[in-house]
Amino acid sequence: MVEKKKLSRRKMDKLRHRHQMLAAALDLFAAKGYHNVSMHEIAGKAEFAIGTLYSFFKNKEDLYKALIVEMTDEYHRILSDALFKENDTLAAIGEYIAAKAEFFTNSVATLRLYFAETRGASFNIKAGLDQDIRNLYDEMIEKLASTMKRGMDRKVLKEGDPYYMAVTLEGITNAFLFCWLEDPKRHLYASNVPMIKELFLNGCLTK
Amino acid sequence: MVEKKKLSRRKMDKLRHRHQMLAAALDLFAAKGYHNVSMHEIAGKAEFAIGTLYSFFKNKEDLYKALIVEMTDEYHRILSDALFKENDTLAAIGEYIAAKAEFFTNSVATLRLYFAETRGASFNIKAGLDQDIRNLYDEMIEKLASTMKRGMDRKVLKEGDPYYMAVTLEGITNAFLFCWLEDPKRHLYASNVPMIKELFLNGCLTK
Amino acid sequence: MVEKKKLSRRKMDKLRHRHQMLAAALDLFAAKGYHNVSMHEIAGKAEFAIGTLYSFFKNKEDLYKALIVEMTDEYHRILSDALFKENDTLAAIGEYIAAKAEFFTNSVATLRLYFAETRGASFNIKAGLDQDIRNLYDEMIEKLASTMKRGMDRKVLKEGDPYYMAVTLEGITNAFLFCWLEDPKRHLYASNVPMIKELFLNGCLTK
Amino acid sequence: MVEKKKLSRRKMDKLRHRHQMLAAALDLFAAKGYHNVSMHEIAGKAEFAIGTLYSFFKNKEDLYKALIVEMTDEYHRILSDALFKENDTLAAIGEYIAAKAEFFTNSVATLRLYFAETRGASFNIKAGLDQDIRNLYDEMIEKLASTMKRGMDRKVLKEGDPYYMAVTLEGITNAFLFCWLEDPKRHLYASNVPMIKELFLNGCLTK
DNA sequence: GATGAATGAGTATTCATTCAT
DNA sequence: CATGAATGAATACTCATTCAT
Repeated sequence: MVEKKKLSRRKMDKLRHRHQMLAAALDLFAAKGYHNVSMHEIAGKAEFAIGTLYSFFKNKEDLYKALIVEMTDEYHRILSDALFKENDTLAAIGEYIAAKAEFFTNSVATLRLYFAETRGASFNIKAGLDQDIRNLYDEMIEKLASTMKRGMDRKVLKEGDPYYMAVTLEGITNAFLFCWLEDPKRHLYASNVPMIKELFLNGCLTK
Repeated sequence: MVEKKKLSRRKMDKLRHRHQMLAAALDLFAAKGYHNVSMHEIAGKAEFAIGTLYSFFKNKEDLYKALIVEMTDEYHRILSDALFKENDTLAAIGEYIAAKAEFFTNSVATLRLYFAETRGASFNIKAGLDQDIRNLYDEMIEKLASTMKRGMDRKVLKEGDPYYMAVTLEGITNAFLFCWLEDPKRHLYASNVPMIKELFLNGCLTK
Repeated sequence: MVEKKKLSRRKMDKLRHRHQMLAAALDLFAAKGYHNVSMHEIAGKAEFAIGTLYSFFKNKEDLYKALIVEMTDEYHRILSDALFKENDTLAAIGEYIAAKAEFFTNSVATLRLYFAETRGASFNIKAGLDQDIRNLYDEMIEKLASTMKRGMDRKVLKEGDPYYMAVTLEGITNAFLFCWLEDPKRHLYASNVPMIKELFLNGCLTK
Repeated sequence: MVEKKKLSRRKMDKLRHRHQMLAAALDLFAAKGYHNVSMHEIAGKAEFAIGTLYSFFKNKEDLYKALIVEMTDEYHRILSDALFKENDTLAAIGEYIAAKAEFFTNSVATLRLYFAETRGASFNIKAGLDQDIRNLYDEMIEKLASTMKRGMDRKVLKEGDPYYMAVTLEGITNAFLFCWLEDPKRHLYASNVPMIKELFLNGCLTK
């Protein structure tokens, strides 16, 4: 029993330390960009020696990848949940917009990295992850597209290419997130969700 | 006369050389990212000595800034022209969408840099340009917003915040450009312009 | 009694563990060289924790020294035995050649280290051992030289400097060992012992 | 003409600088061993900045290889010349012994590296050169062996395996070089050449 | 006594920038 | 005025060693 407790404490410690390092890295990468952050800086901010950092991540790229993957995984989990919480198509779309906004408003840093990796051309990693991330991103779009398809089948949404409808929603939400990122005071999040939904569903034309 | 001709020839040469250097830099930056391109590489690709490169641009950042500024200037000139070519609001919006697409389809490299600088969090330049570019970007949005405002005044567009309407159009067009950038064969540009216009104006709801 | 048994078992264990560590170190050092082997690697191969390794040897150099010293001690014991087993000079020389060959053919790894330390300029240890090893090596040469001297006194060997005669025998045997080390299949050991003896004693000239 | 001169001066400078760097590296590697010498140290001793060193050699291994290859090439050229200067077999052998001794007595450092690379197990380079050097070494032995063969055909040397005869000569000369390396005062070079020749040709037995 | 997480000095290497020719 | 050799600060990464549990 004592043995087990001891072991589990060590493992807990390791996990906690890993989180501290990833948190420090997230802040720094988001603030200054991959290439303007040194491993020493990350170690310093996390209050560990450089060697300790390297005992957790085999190199800088590996650390960055871990960060992106964990972030992306959680992000997609949350969006999927939002999308499938409601059976009603319009409600699902509303949940999606709200969940996306909420996820990022909790962490500006995460949003910066998300944009850097998915919208801006990312040159931070040699190979592999880049494609992985893009694939995950595309999967998300496909899920969204299938929601759109369902809406069409139910005659709630206009006929058309569900993929491009999903792309459109992505584009609008990203644009608003970007506004908020640039000037959080001016562009309040709460009031925008209904507006985004309205713009996406009804467009700008007078009826 | 001879003197003058000589001088003007020299100036022409310098200008041409400058363009060659910027072109080399554009290709490399777009392909590999600011931090993964060395000044030697740019000089090599442009077929000049490193010292010559430095006689044109005082440092790497300066070269990058020149590239971005020239690109952005032309981009905004073209978009403004498109926006004010037609008095009719809906026609103007169509022109805008088409001009934006055309500008970038001529140069994937330019599009990559545009995304890197405006959408992805750019960490390529220490300070200054970043804000300059954002300001220019915002000016563009304001121009677009004023077109939207005109549309509202003419009862062509629904009442609402013209700024966010502009943001919405930006978001949708960027999303489609991004699709094309990722997979140019799948997402053809020509057929998408009307679809974008339709999605922006009428939304996705069945009437 | 129980107490004593326990203690002696513990001591036996420690000794066994020490041997396991030294064996792992020998293999690795011989295969990759002192500087290309890490303490973690040795600990891993010996299946001990790094701290345990350090409880047996105070540092890397110390471990290496222990290895070399134990190897050298046994080597010299065996060669001395061979040299003094036979009273007859020529027989003694034959025994020496055979013993040297046999000692190393049992362990290629040992031979690699032997060469690294005695023939190649060794840069593995800061100071101290280097000289110790050289002294031991010289002692061995002196023993061999005294055998040569006895041979001269008995008019079996040609007059000359017995030291250089010993050096000559060392050189020839090492050269053949080296051949074998490089290409064990081509250069068989058993058949070479008489040849070495003949070359050393009679030279290459026709009579 | 002026143009040409200028250019050639630059090239001369580069060549001279390269030699200075290699000379510094030779001294340091010979004194302390590959792994105990840092690139900064070499650059410092050669009185260049670290970057300059790297503009001449793409990495540490490359610098080391250049050193070894140039040394080995010259060494083998000199030995080949010595071997084929005289038609008479015994004279050729004498020349060989003398040339080998002379080559190294000019540069203790070179001898240290030669031993480190050819006799001691070298672990300084990952792959490739190692085998190259061994092949060159073997070529040399084969040349020596063919001289031995000629001696046998002319009934000057005893019948036997010419390869092993060459190996024997190598062994003896190396052993004496090693003595000299260890204690240059005690083991004078000039007086040893005839002794080596005598020991190799006639052996140690009384007639 | 064994363990392995943590440490941090040390090292190879890159690349923006300068300046003598 | 173009050239490219030289510079050296900066940075990713390793590994011998320690010590709390």
